[in-house]
Amino acid sequence: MISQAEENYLKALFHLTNEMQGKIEAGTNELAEILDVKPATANNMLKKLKEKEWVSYEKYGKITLTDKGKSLAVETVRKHRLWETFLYEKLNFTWDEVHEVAEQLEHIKSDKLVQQLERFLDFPETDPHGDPIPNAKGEIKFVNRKTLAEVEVGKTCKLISVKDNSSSFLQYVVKLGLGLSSKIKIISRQDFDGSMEIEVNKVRSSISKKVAQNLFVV
Amino acid sequence: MISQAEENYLKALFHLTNEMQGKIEAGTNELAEILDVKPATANNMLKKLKEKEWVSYEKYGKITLTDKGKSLAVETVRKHRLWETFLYEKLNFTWDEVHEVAEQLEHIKSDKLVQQLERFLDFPETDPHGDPIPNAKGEIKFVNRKTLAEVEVGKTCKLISVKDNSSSFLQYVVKLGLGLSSKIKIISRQDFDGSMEIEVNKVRSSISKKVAQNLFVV
DNA sequence: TAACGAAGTTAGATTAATCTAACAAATTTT
DNA sequence: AAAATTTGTTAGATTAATCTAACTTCGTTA
Repeated sequence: MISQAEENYLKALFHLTNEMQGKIEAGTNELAEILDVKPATANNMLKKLKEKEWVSYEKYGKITLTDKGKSLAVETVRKHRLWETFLYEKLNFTWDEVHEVAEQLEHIKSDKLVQQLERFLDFPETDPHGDPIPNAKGEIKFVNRKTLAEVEVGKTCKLISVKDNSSSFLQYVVKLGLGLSSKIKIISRQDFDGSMEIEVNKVRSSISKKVAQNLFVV
Repeated sequence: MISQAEENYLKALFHLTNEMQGKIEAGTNELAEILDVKPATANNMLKKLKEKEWVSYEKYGKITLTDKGKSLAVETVRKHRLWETFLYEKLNFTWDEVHEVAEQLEHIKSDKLVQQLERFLDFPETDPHGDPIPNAKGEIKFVNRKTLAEVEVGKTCKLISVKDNSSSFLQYVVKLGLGLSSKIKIISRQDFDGSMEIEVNKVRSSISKKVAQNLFVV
């Protein structure tokens, strides 16, 4: 049996390693940080996860998920994203509201539930943030994404997902008039700080480089 | 903040008191029994619930829910029954599969979720077992039910709910050819033990008095 | 390369929910 | 009403997940 806390640790490790481009191992402190616990707590849990053979790591070494650990993590990510899709498409939740509730729903234990939920949603490929939903075998369809910061001046692109899923960031994005599939035209860019002028639905706004780097477009 | 365990205790107390006809107070042992914990554990939790003013009880006395406790309990019952309805109607769960998963789902914390789920299901009045679903104000529409054991020989009645929601009992009921809305004709009854011969879809079976007392009909 | 700061670990305490074993009160039976 | 049975309580231990404070190791930089 896997506990909710254990699922959260595995999921966090998955995000830190397999899902981050160019990273394959994680450290105790960064793990603790994204889970909002103290390093001592993460270290303590890591021992249990190692005991269960869901992570491999040695004292003072780096952490990686084992195959079993990764597959458990992917299953949790799959549930999270299916629930987000359900909330967004069927229950009128907004973009920025889905994450918090999905964090709870992802821990419900029932294979039939997940399988039927997926069928009910008609086998969606991405969640409301544009992130890919793993299939029942744990396979994840790779989505080729670049950030808004990389788009050339004058071009128009489509918003497909965001890197930062925090409620505050999503609310800020909504305030810019942006949503999934929004068309964004790049009007100009400042060389000295990378900030840019964009146009969405004929409305112009200025956004910082940091923000642009958190918006995935295609 | 209320914990899952606390919600379970309040819900159990609600079932034992307000929802049982002719009972308004409960004892430590029976509470422990339906929660499948030891009396010592229930006693320990009772102290916390009293502290939070969700139950009123004195040492060696009987337990009753306060108004606040009852309203928390009803909210949990509401969520449980809405989720059961969702699983049954939208996700192809069978009668006997819904309970276990709803036990988990009922603890998800989100007012919007419950409100939207209810709308999505088109404001159902009863769950798949025929039990009434409390509305958003906590009001419960009373359903006048008698048990199969009370029906006269020769009469035909309709199954609307079951008292025992355990998976094993529900599976037994299904094996008798019974489901929600099944028409049941009483063929005969044995005086000495109350067992009865019934006919469902032209198939006759014999059931014990105990079983008949767990089937609500109208 | 020595030392400093960052990263990681350990020991011990805390909290919630549970258990067992022993005890106390209340109720029922004889 | 005394004894027996049932019901309820207490004390103390356990487990999982967390914390703080002190300590150790690693890696970088002066």
